[in-house]
Amino acid sequence: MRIVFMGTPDFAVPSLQALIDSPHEVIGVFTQPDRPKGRGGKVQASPVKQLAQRHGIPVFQPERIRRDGVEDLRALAPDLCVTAAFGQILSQEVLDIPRLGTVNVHASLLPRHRGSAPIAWAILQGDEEVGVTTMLTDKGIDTGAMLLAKSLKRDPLMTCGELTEVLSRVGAELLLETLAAMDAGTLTPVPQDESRMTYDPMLKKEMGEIDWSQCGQDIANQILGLNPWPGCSVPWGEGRLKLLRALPAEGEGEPGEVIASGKQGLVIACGQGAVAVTQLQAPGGKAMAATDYLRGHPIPVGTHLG
RNA sequence: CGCGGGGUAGAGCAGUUUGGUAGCUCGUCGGGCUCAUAACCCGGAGGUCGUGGGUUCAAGUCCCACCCCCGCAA
Repeated sequence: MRIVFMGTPDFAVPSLQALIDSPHEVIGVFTQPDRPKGRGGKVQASPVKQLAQRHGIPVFQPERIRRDGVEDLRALAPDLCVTAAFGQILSQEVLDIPRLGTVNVHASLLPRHRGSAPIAWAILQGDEEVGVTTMLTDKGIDTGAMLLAKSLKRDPLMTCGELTEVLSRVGAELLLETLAAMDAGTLTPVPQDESRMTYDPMLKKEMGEIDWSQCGQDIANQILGLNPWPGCSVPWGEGRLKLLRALPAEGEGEPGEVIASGKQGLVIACGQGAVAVTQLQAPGGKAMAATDYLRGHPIPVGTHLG
C-alpha cells in the first residue's frame, strides 16, 4: 500500500520505522513544524522528521493540516494514512482523502484514556493493565472504531517515559498486524463502548505540584506518571527539587515531613502512608539515585518539604 | 549571541573568595566484634582535580581558550 504517515514525537518513531521496513511504501510524512527547543532556543526537527529525512521520504509540516496541508496530502493520493501521536486534529476533508481510510495507533486500551496523554493518565490512575489500540480515525478525538489491541501488565516502577518507550514498540508491532489483517480482509472494526469511555485532558505544568495530604500510592503514581513531563518537584533553596521516581512506603508523620533519609531513599509522610522517593534531581544537578544525593546533601529527618 | 548552575577517588559532595600537605559521607578490600545484621570498631587501596595554554618559587584555587553535563525560559 501507498501510505502517508503522520506523527511527531518518539512514540511515533517505531511505527514509522516498521512501515519503512515493511513491503508498504511510505510516500510522505506529516509532522509538526520545527519548533525552538532546548537550550539556546535552537529549532529542532521532530524525531519523526529526522527519521523520514534519513530515508529520503518527503516531509510536510503544515501548521494546521486541515487548513494548509490538504492539497499536499491530496497530491500524494495515498491508499491509507497512518497516524501516531501526530498532535493535530484531522478534519473530515483530510479523512476523506486516503482511499482506505486512516488508522491511528493510540497508546491506551480504548475506550479508556482518550486524549493526548493516555500513558501518563494510565499511571496517574493506577491502571493495572496498559496497552495500545489501533483504530479507524473518525472526526472525533480518539472516538473511531477499534481494530486491534494489545495489553500488558503495568510495571509499577516504570515512569511514563519508560512505559512510552515500551508501548511505542508494542504499537509498531500492532500496526503491522493491523495492516496485515486489513490486507487479508479479516478485520472487523468494533465501535467503542461509549459508556466506558474516559477522556483525559492534556497535561499541565501545575499538575506537578504535590499535595502531601494525598495518599502515598497516589503521590507515587503522580511522580511516575508525570516523569519526564511536566515532572513533580518541591521548592528547594533557590530552585526546586525534582522528584523523579518513587514508590509507596510504610510510615506515619505530618504530611510532607521527612521520616527517613538514607538507604531507603527519601521517605516522606503523606496524608495516608508515605512515599519513598528513590530518584531525584537538585537544581543545577543531574538526575541521581536519592541515596547518592543524600550522601553529599543530607536531608535530616523532620525536614518539611513544600 | 535568551538567563543560570556544574565537571575534585567507583558514587555523592566540601575545598576555589584569601594560591602553600587531597578532605567528608558511602562503596570497595583486609581484619575484629556479634546468634545475627543494611549495625559497630580497626586498618588499607583507590585521584591526569573536564581539556589545552598562561601567570607564579608554588595552581584544584588566579588569567585565556575549548569540550562535556544540567536547570529555567521557550
